[in-house]
Amino acid sequence: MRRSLLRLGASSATHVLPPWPPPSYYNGGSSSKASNFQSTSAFSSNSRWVVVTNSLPPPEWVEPFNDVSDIVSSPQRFDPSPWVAQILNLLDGSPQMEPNLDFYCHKFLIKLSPNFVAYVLKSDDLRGKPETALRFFSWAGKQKKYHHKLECYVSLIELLCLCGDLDRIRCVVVELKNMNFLMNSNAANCLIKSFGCLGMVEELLWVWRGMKENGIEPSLYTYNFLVNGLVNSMFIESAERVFEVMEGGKIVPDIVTYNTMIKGYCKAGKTQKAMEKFWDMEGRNVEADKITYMTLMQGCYSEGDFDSCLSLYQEMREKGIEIPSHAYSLVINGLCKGGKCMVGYAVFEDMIEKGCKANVANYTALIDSYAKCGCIEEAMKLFKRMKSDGLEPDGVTYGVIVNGLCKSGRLEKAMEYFQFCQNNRMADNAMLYSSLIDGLGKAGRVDEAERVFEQMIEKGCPPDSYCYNALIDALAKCGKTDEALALFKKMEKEGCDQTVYTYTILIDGLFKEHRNEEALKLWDMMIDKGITPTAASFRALSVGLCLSGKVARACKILDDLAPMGVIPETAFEDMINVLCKAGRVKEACKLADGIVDRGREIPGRIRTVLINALRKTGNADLAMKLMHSKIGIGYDRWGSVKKRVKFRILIDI
DNA sequence: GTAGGGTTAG
Repeated sequence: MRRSLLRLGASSATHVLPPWPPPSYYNGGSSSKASNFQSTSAFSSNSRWVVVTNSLPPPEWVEPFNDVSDIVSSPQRFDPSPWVAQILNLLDGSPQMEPNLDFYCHKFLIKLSPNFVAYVLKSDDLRGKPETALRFFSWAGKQKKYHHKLECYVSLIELLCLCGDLDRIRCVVVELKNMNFLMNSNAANCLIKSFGCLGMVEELLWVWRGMKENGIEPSLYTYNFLVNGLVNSMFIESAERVFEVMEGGKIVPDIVTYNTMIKGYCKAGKTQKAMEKFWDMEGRNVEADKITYMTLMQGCYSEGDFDSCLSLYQEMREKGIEIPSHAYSLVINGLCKGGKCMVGYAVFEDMIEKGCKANVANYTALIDSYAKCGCIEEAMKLFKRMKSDGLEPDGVTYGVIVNGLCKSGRLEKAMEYFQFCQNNRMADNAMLYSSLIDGLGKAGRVDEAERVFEQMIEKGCPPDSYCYNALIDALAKCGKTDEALALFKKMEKEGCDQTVYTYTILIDGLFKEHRNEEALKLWDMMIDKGITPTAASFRALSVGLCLSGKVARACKILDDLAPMGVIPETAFEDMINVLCKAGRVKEACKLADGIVDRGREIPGRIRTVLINALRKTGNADLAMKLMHSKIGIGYDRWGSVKKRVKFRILIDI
């Protein structure tokens, strides 16, 4: 039909148009509708009626239709879309043709009616053409003896909804509100669906009120559309309330309502609530389906809760619910990210066994995980298998391979793959370069790392903070601190963000060269820039300070961090550790006493560190005393608090 | 006629 329409539209001039108006129209449409196909053909050829469709028009064609519904429901199932399309082509191509539309309507024997207008607005030809639709709508509205009905607006809004055209919909809604139509259930459902899709809550509630005022009972679909609409616009609590109303009413929530609500909780990051809703289902005799599980798994996955993801998957298996390939991917990725590559691989094999084909992302995730677990051989085997499986590794796969090889010290192999990427004009990105720079730097091949850095600039790939950090680290670790600082300055000049890692590397490097004041200056600069320190960055600072005998200063800086909401959990532990390692047991003990004085407990492992350090430095008595002492709160065997013992070490030294 | 599928890298 589409083909014939194009021919009609494109070459109508070369065809002979029917006499206008057609003879039957002259008869006021009163001639018999029973005209059979033969007679139509005869009539057509006699009157030079050339029809350019592949399917011949039905006998009804020669009759003036009263309405589009006549055509659609005709026994021949006559499809008027070519004619509709031609009208729209005209509108689309030349706005000045508007006045002729009336003529075309007559030509196609279609009477302009609200049903017809609604029909046209629903046609595929208007998909993605809001302008044309609106022009048609407003043209129709201006015609004599024609008035839009509610359904016309509904269709227009549905269409604009598909285009995501919020502003235009709002304009249409303003007009619609002024029309004061009587709401009906079908229109209300459609409107709630449309407004819900776009999260237009105000309009949604306007329809809902309209329904109430007109005594229209919401159906299950209405409720579900409403809940979906509220959820899509993140009105989770409102959705919750509708859900509660349903639970207490005649129309109880079904699987779709539950799934929608679960989706809402997941979207809002309330995974726990989503799980509760899921558990509720059982008691309400609503069976969870694959959508329920998928929604929950997706939610858990994006929260980083891979364990729940896995147990949901296992539950699906136990229940015999069909497992979509995306579910396998989530589970495999989750396991890979959690460092459980073996289990991930088992699921992967399971997936293949169940008939789901593995994809590039599945393989890549597994390769990465194996490489990160130190099983580079296994990773390379998977890489080989992937290729023999007919899958073409992508930029990410090569990124993972190059990084894995670098981290395992197989730099020559990594460079081979890097070269392969370059030759094949793929994945020439900062990620590949940073892996390589880091690998070379860690292997002490700093000159080469620098060359790679230069090379990327020459190739027009600007280094990002990862590349800078990798090279700065390489330089700082081999004592080229000034070069590292020069790069740090260059970073700022080039507009590349200096991160907490950049500062950590440099602070560490400066302390190692006993350039304490410079290191402290960098720390302050970092804080001033609003960069949140990490545990690692504080460790670099505190270790440097402790080893230069400034334990109190480190403690002071730590205290200053607390109001900023930064509390490095292992700060004291790290400091005591480093002091003990350096044989400065007295300072370590003093720090421990200070911690106890603040009313905090010393963890068992730190006590062990202290005990060993005391023994090593010839303070066996003190070590014994510390071993037998109780620090923190003691409990008796009935569980009640027995005593609180504070043991201060230095008093006895 | 309603509900799920931004999956992989430094």
